[in-house]
Parts: sequence; C-alpha cells; structure tokens
Amino acid sequence: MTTISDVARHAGVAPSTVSYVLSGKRAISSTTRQRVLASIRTLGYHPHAGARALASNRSNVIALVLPLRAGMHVPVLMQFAVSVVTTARQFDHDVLLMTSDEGPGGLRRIAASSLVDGLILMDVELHDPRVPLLRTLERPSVLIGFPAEPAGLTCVDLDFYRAGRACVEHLAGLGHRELALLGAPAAVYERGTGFARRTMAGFLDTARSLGMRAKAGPCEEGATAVHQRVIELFAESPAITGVVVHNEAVVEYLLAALRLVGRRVPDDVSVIAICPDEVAERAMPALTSVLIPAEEVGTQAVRLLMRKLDEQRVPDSSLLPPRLTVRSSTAPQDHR
Amino acid sequence: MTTISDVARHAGVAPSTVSYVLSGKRAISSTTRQRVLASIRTLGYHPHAGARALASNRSNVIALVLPLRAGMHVPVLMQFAVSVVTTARQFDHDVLLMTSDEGPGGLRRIAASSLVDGLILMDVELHDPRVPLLRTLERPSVLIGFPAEPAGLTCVDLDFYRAGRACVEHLAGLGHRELALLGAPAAVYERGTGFARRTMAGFLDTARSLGMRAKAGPCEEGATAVHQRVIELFAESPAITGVVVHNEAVVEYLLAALRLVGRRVPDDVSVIAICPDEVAERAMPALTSVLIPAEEVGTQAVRLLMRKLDEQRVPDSSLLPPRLTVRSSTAPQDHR
DNA sequence: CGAATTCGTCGAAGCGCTTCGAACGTCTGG
DNA sequence: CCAGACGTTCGAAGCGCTTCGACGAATTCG
Repeated sequence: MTTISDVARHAGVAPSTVSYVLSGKRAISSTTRQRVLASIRTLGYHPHAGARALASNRSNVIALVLPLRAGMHVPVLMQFAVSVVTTARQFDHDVLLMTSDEGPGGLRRIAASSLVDGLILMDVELHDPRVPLLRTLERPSVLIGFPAEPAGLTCVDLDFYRAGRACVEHLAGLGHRELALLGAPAAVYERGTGFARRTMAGFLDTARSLGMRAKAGPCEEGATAVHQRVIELFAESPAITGVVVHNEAVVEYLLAALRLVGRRVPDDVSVIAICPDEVAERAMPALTSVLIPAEEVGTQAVRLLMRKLDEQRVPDSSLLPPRLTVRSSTAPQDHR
Repeated sequence: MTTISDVARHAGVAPSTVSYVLSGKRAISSTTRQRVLASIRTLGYHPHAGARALASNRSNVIALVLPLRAGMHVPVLMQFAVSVVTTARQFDHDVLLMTSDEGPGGLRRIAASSLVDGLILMDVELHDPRVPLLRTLERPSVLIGFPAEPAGLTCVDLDFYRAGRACVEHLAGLGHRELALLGAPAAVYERGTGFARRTMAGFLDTARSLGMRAKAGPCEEGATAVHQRVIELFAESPAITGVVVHNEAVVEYLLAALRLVGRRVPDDVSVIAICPDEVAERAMPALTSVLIPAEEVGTQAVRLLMRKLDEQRVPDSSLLPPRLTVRSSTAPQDHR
C-alpha cells in the first residue's frame, strides 16, 4: 500500500507538503504542486480513510437511515437514496446505509464511533423515537419529514399541505364542486406520519374555503380494497367529479375501478395523483399529477447537511413547493 | 469524546487490556473483564472507527454497489439491499452504499483507501466492465449474477436455468403442450444480462426435451405493449395454454390482456410468474410463481464475503435453488 | 539597507487504537 | 525446592494522516 510518505519521497518533499497539496489548506507553489500530483498519479496513491478520519476528526461519510415499514413506496425511497449518494459524492462524501431496525442504539453507535460526520433520516414520524436521541447526539443531522416538535432540527420535505391545496385549486378552476381524496393505508395515518395528514389537511381546508364539498379518507392497497372503496364512495356521494389519490400503489386499481363502475376519466371524473412522474405517465390515461420530488429532496438534504458540517447556519425547515403537471386525466366540468 | 485510555483509567487497567477485553484476542480474567465492561458502560464508550481501522487494517465496512439502470425491478433491489445491511450487522459490519455511476474509479477509490474491507456487486452483466477491475483489487468481493468469465470470482444468484425448467416441468405435469415465455424488455437481453438468458435457456431446453412446443421472447413494459404482445402471441399460436412471465412489471398487464382477449386464467391459460411472492399474491388470481429469493441472495452474499475476509475458501459459484409455489393461476389441461 | 513581512516548506507531535514482546506471579513436576 | 510453564497484565511501538509552529529565502517597506 502506498502511503503519503512514499509520495513525499518520490516527489522529494515532506509528507506535510503532500498533505497540503491534497487539502489546499496552505499555499503550495505551482511547481511543487505539479510534481506532487504527478507522483500521486504514478504511484496510484489513495489516502487511507481511517488515518485521515483519525487525524482530522472527519470521516467524510454520512449516514442515510432508511425506514423499513409498510406504507412506504419503495421506488421513491430508492430514487431518494440514489440522489443522496450522488449528491454526497459531489461533496466528496460517501454514504453509509442504515436501517431503522437496529433502533436508536444503532444511531448512537454510528455517531459516537465517528464512523459518520452526520446523518440523514428518512420518513420521520410525528412522534419519532429517534428524534429525541438525535438531539443528544453531537453530530449534525437532517430529517426528511417533520416530527411534532421540529424546533432545533433541520427538516426537508415536499410541502404536502400545498400539494393538497394545489390539487383542489386545479379542480376548482375546472369547475368541479365535489371531491374525494384517497390517501395512504390507515396504518400510515395511525402511525402519525406527517405527510399523509398534511396533504389531507391542505385538501380539506382549501375545499372548505372554496365552498366545495369534499371527503377524505385512507385507502388500503390491493385491487379489491380499492374497488370496494370506489363503490362505497360513489354510493355515498354520486355527485363526485374530482378524485385526488395520494398513494402510488393504488393508482392503477383506482383507474380500473372507475372503469368498472362506469365512470370515464376524464369525461365523468377528473383524477389527480400525488405520485412520481413515471407512475403518472405510465397510467392510462396519463394522469395529471403532483410529483413527489424525491431527487430534489435528497439533494437538498445533503446540501443542508454539508452546510451544517461547515458550521454554517441553515433554515430549520425547507418545504419544497409542489409542482402540478397537467396531463389527460383532468377536464373541465360543465354544470348542466 | 471518551477514549480507550479513559476507560482504562476508570477501570484501573492498561489500555491494551481494554482492547483485549473488546476483541477477545487474549484471555482476560473474568474479574477484570467485568470491571472493564462496567467502565465501558458507565462511560458510554464507543471505539473510534477510524483509529481502529488504522491500527487493525480493517474498517468493518463493506461496500454494496447498486446498479442504476433500466430493467431492474426496484423493490427487489431494495429487499436485497436491506437483507445485506441486516446480515452485515450480524457480522458487526456496516454497509457503504455506492452506485455504479461513479464508474470503476469509484470502486478503486473505495478499495484503495481502505474505506471498505470488501465489496458486493449487484446485477453483474455478462461483460461487466467492473469485473476485470475487481480482479486487480486486493479486496475480496462477491458478485450477484454471473459474468461471462467467472473463474476466480465468487458469484451468487438464483439458479435461473432451473427456474425456467421448473416452470416448464410444472406445466408439463399438468398436461400442457404448448407454452410461451414473456421475458424482460429487449434491452435487458441485449445488454447480455445473464439471468434473463439463462431463464430462457432453461425454459426452451426443458420444453424441447419434453417434446413440447414453446416460444420465448422479450417483452416491453407498459399496458399497451403487453396487450399487443399477447394478441400477437395467440394469433401466431392459438393453441398456447401455458404462459411463463419473467418480468414483474408486466404481470398485471398480462392478466388484463388475457382477460381482454377472452382467455380465462387458469381455465383456458395457466400462468406462472417468476417474481417476488408479494407480486404473485397480490395478483388476481394469485399466481403460481417461482420467487426471486432476494433476501436469501443478500444473506448468502454477505456470508460468503465474511468467509473470504476470514481467509477461508468459498465456492466460486452459489446457485440458489428455485422454489415454485403453486397458487391459483395454473390448472390441469384436459385434451379434448 | 536593515527590519519587518510574506511565501513556501519542513519537522514533529499527536489522533485513538491494536498488537507484540516482556514482565510478573502463581502453579506444576521432577 | 527450583526450573519451567502458564495465566494475566502492562508498556511501547507503530498504523497513515493532519496540523501547528518554525525556519530559511524572497520580498517589501520605512
């Protein structure tokens, strides 16, 4: 294994000089810098990560803590993870993958052992047991999602409240008067997951303030459950002409169910999905949708964490604005 | 931060003694061990990962290299990643997440910097550019999937050849005589991905040896593409009574398409899917399936890597046997 | 033109841990 | 009763890197 001393010897300089060339923390004359860099290249030198972490008190690794529960849509999780890794690399950091199932002890271990410089936690719940622990940790962290008591933490998320509102406003603009929201499975709401509730709140508040009739509720996954739910819905409220669905796994089934009960999309019923673009595009008809900007959230989370590692101040909460893309599943409602 | 010397002082022993208590590499009397462990607990000591890596030449971290291409089913990827993380933890290792898109340089960097002790690469292709590099690396590695020239490497995978065979044998046993295989999108075959081809080979070889008529081909994703393909298929070979589908993303559409062309499952056509159990169970009707044992593959990959890290010899290739679960989508074929 | 700066580089002291050889008692067998 | 063996613990030498103070040479200024 080549060490920094090997490089120094090869270039005819002191090890510290090589170090400064690499870190740029002191000025090095252009000529020696070139010489050192050449030696590094010909020897194929890579600094020893452990030694570097020991001496500098920085590992250049961040932890990504994924939840492993029902109700999370896996492809979105993955998209997110990938964007975290990619962005972290741009900041010369690597990503350690953790799952929540090791519990708080795992977080403490990782943080206390200086294995990572900071943490990114996904899918934070309103009353997440990891949050109090995070406060005791001396490492900076960024949360995806909002706990009940976010003071002093850094949180990023899509602004789901505004997402709910955007859907209603779009439908209102098209002349719809009676709406329904199909949300995540009941378990997700019961767990107190913030994003599901906030969407619903945005949806209901906006509908109320616009004087529309609206009902919202959870929706279990699976073809039959959705079918059932749709039948109920139209039995109770036959006048519904706008449906918002906030559950990717259910989108296809919803469309099938609407077909089965004889409601055409968008002629009879307009549908908006809150989901990744690919899901919306693949559907028949292509769905008007508010996308969950997984990549953007991941990128943003890493940026914030890097700023914190540099001891810069960052905003407590970053809400990414929703983006509504109009496709073929929404149409004006004419009031005959 | 508490160091090993703090613990030693607190327990009234030498730092080396604490180290030996932790590693178990030398006998320590039970009384001092207890005393040291107590000090560790009360001080909340966690060894510094970097220092440990530097001194011991072992980081206790392994790299998981995920591919980021089209044609991979993401939930399976995730399932796999989770099982790798969980198993690695059982061996007291953590997992560094990498994506292939940093290219071979990324692998070299990670390996040469002693950031990781070993690597697990997913979704290896027949002519994977990472494979030759791997041979030059001094770190052990395990591959998921098989390259064209696997000599000297350690590879794990489902035995897709036997999976293809199992499907045909099951259908043959039910009296079917004419079969079709819907595979992955054409791009996957063109890339030379081993698993897709091996399934097809197992399928065709077995059908031939049993004297059955069989055709196999790629299948694009998306409702319309699948619909199209199904219409073609039955136009060319109206006598087909058994369909094997090796593409999770297509399963639902296939069932819909069969419905549309008026073939009932399993009365008219028996269907077997090669997919995760959840996909098979959720379908209507529940599908007879050969599952891709993502968890098992992940666990096995980590086990093998750990053995290699211990300098033990391991088999060059581990093929996990397919498991066919009979559900409601296959039925006997009566020859009227 | 000497003193004060600045620039570029060096040397050495750690960072916290593992590990090797050695030391010290205690035990055993001849 | 002593040599040798054994069980248990200690001390010190690194592992490869960063960083701080210092030093000579080149530059600037009064």
